[in-house]
Amino acid sequence: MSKKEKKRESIINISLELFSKYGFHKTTIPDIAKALNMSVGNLYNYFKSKEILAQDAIIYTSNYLGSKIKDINIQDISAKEKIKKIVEVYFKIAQDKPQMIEYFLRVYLSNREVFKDGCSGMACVSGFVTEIMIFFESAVESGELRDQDFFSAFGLFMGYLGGMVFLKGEDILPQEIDFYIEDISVNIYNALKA
Amino acid sequence: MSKKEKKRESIINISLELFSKYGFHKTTIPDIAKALNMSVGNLYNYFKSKEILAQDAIIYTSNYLGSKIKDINIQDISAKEKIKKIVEVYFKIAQDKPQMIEYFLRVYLSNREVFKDGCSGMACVSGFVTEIMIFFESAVESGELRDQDFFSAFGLFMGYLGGMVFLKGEDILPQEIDFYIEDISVNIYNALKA
Amino acid sequence: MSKKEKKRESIINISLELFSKYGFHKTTIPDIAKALNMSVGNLYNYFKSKEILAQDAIIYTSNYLGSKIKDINIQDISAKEKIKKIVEVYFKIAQDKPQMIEYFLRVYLSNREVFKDGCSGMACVSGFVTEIMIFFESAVESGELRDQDFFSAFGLFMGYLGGMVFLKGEDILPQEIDFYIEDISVNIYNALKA
Amino acid sequence: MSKKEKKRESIINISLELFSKYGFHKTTIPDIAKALNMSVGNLYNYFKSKEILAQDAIIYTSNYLGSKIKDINIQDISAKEKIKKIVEVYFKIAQDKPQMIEYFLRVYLSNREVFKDGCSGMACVSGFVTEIMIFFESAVESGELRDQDFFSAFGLFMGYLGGMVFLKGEDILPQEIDFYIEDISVNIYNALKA
DNA sequence: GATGAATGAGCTTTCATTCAT
DNA sequence: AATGAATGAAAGCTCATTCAT
Repeated sequence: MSKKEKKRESIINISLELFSKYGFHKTTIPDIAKALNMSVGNLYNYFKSKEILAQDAIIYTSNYLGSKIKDINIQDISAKEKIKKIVEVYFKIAQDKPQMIEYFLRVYLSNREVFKDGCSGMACVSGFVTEIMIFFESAVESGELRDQDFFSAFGLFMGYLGGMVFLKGEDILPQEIDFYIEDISVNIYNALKA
Repeated sequence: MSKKEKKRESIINISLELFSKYGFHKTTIPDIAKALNMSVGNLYNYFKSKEILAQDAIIYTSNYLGSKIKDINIQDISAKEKIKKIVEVYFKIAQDKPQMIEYFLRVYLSNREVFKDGCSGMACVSGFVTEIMIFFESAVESGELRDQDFFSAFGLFMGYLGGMVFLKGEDILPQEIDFYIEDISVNIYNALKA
Repeated sequence: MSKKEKKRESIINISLELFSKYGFHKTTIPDIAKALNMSVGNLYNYFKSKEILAQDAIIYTSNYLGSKIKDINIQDISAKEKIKKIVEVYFKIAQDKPQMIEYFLRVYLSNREVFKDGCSGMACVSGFVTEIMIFFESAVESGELRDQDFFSAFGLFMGYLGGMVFLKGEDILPQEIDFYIEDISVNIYNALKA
Repeated sequence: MSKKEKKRESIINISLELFSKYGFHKTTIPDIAKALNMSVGNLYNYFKSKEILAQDAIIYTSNYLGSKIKDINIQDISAKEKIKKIVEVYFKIAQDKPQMIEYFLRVYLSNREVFKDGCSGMACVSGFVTEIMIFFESAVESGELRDQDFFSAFGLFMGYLGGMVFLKGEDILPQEIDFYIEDISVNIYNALKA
């Protein structure tokens, strides 16, 4: 990775943090620059607008999440086990790199106007969605999961996990998030099983 | 309802529309005033800040949704039927008054800083959450649903439905939302049943 | 004239001064606001962009110049006399309200990008050009001036007068500008006479 | 011409194009560098500031125009013929190298602040003005043109030609510019003849 | 209650210029 | 000679809120 690419990535990482913490509109370019000990002007040498930066950040995030799901997809285990592993990895990321999940939920999903131009449809999140699709379709094929519309399953999976992280973020959950892994995995499996 | 209360409500309704469509930060007070054929100065006679307006709007929305769930809760039907009715009513509101669901998902859930002061915890959404809790606990008591942590169930319910409306809003769903009612109701019931 | 219209006009007048003195790009909105003892934000209540302000300013100028030429056009005097009066009035304005002529020459004529959108062709200067056209065509009709393409005559008239004011502005002219009125009037008349 | 001088000239030529097309302030140093496939840093090895570049460009342009007028001045033909040839050569340059005339009219004449320091008076355009002066004074001496203040004649000549090119640039002229050569030459001669 | 002109801090973005390599 | 990342001041513009009328 070139020096310039490294710097781009460090900008994205800080941006994920600040955007997810304070929101897209409340995070200013000077905020980001300052967090990087970098001048505002120079930041624009790497991303030509705040929107482009936000879009590149969601692509980066989506690819990261996708790669983690892929690691599970390629394992030779049952769908039930995969579901549990996906829940685990999702919550692990939510704990270790909360900015990624939060960015997904609070910035990407909620600021349509920011992502409309460069990210219409699922253009910027295909890295992630594709892996979920692969998981689901192969589990249907193997007969472990019921054959239903993909989006019925996707909405369940992602809405559920996202919802839990939201509740956690709001400090509403009485327990640590890991506490719910078993319940959630079972619920999802029961909902989708053949 | 007094004339003043009526005007307050009409302001909230327009605000729900504009906030949900353009986002909290992209919607300006002059925008709202213009949509109401009203001066900005006068608007401040009804709500003393933009944040207060947003907070009152979520309370209004939560109460509305809660009252609809209550209508179902008081019926003498099985938990399975209630689940289906809740899904139906949620999607019906998403179609008839999309600003309400969208406001919930895209404004309330994603702009923590706006709601932090007046709506911490679930202070502004208790009208809705309480009814879901009543539904769940009575169904557990009657033995129809498995006894598990409420939030495991709540996250499933609300994350799932919200997720589907998100996907619809992004124009990603290949079918009308009603198409998914059956699948979703079954999935939720399977996930939660005893 | 309403209070708001009066303020609009005062903004235009100051803008003519500053734009003509320092150029469009070197004059900032804060400069204009400060010169008017007015806040930047409020200035935008009157003109919604710097470009719109510049465009309104050229329309205002063009109409003013046009009205002065019209006063001459309606007089019952020879074309030769009208030419002299036009030269006189042009130079008088150049002395009394130099910002107008300078704005025309240094801002309007030289910043195509600024006027492209709202002032294409002669949309914003028709007030002035029309009166010159009326002068020329009626003088041709009466047989005093040679019948030739209007723009050959217009270019002579306006290029010449503009050129002289330029030279004056550059402090190149060894004499006061009034000194040249006679020579110039004669030259124009000789150039155009039948 | 050394390699360095050649590069200097190529920078000037591109700058004439960009400055005349987009204006001095809207043309950036990176724009110029990119058009030359050259780094900004290196460009500063040739011209130590944007203003110096603009000033050198007007000197270059003025000398070029002057040399063309000189070619006419040294011919043994009447003043009337010289006038026509000057008009022709001016319009020919306006067609073949429009950036030069446009630079003169739209950049040099209209951005006083840029040229104030290095080009006061006619310091940077003497190459051109001197040749016009030589033309005029020798034609007066030979009795062909009326003896009048030089600037009365210069303003006519240059204002007129500049005005026509302006009109052409604005797409206002209904005819090709060559169409006007005859009319204009006659008008100028009539205006100035003894 | 109703109006909308006024404020001014703060936003995103640009760009001439420098300098380590 | 040549590169281009880095700087930082300053630009145009926005908008929640106030207040005289």
